[in-house]
Amino acid sequence: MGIAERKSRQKEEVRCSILKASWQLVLDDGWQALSIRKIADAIEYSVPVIYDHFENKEAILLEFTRRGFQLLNEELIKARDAHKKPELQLEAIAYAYWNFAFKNKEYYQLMYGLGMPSCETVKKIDELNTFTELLLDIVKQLIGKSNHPAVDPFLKMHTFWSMLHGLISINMLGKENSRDEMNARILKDFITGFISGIKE
Amino acid sequence: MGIAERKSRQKEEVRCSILKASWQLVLDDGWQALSIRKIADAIEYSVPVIYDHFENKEAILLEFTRRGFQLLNEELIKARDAHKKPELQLEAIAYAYWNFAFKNKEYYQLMYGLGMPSCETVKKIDELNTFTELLLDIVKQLIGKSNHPAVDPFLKMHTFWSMLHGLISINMLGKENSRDEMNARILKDFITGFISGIKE
DNA sequence: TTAAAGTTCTAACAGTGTTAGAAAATATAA
DNA sequence: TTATATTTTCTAACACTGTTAGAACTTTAA
Repeated sequence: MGIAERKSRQKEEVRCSILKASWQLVLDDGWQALSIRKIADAIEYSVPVIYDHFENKEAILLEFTRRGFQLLNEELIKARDAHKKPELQLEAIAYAYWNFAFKNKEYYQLMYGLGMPSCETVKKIDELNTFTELLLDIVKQLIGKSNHPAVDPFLKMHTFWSMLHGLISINMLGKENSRDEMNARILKDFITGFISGIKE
Repeated sequence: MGIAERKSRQKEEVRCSILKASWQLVLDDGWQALSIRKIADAIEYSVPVIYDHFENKEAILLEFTRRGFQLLNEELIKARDAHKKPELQLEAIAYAYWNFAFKNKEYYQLMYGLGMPSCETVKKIDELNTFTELLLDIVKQLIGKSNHPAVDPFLKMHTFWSMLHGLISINMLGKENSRDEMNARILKDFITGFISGIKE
């Protein structure tokens, strides 16, 4: 009999509605304003129901963190696959990473704990972000083509990632007075500098 | 009569004890655990007394944010004044900035809202950080000495700052398994890359 | 129809920032 | 010194937060 199936389907629907409602609340008022009670209100269930689907609030945030990294990863793969040369791949990835961050501020802020309490979540970055491997691979190719084959690819990859994150997070703080033109130049400056720094 | 003086002196003492107690609480358990009631307990006053000295909790955080930027600024000036050549000054500043961040994690996290709710505070970075001018000045000198005098110093300064922040904040998340050796190499790699990128 | 199982709720606990208004301590004036 | 005014301090609440125990209701199985 399909009763169990129907039940698990309904359960999945509630879980889904929790995430959907949460996301809407976040879009409306940011992560700070997200609360269990507001979610319960939105899905028209009582508060404890939420705890039947998620161990706690942190688990909900973790789910979105996972989705964020998943989405970012897909974007980066797409960007890479649009080119053949590692230089162009790296450039495309940098732009894709940048665009992801600003088109999905909520995700990015959650993923890296920018201006919000998500300490425990953040420590799981190591497990969740798979794009470091993707990046590492391209950097290795770049180094292989360069005049300095002794350069540590992991170090370079980490530098690339860190700097890109820095550019983004500094620009994400404050100043609504968008200096998009400058941001674009900074990003371009960074990419060419980084690549020529490897090629020499 | 010195009654008014005594009173304002006592008031100042209470204000000071609030900040002192707050800082100890933060050192013990982090910004997340700081609460008005805990502060009140620590200074042996009732809760509303705190609101006679600070408009709200945010104002307390803002005070620490100010102190953080003040301290950082002093460190950077010290680092700069230890050298004459702009290349060495910039290098010293990068190290000083890095050291400040890791020797004063609490300050740095508050200043840049890493893993904590300090949105409103963070937007005041523009007003509080004075080291961008300091940095800009050195970058200008560097560019003046270089083969590319057309390079935008503000852009380069911003890049320097952003990347340094990225290196720090990525390394501040997670991984207690300190890879200090690698961090040192990344930092060195970044500095030499940045300077040679200007000089060309 | 009754017993068991599963679901959903109300109501609470302990914590948070914040504040109105009573109480106590102090300073001023008679 | 005593009475009034002022300032300081506190109690107690409000409106939130995450979380959970246990009652109530619904559904399933015998």
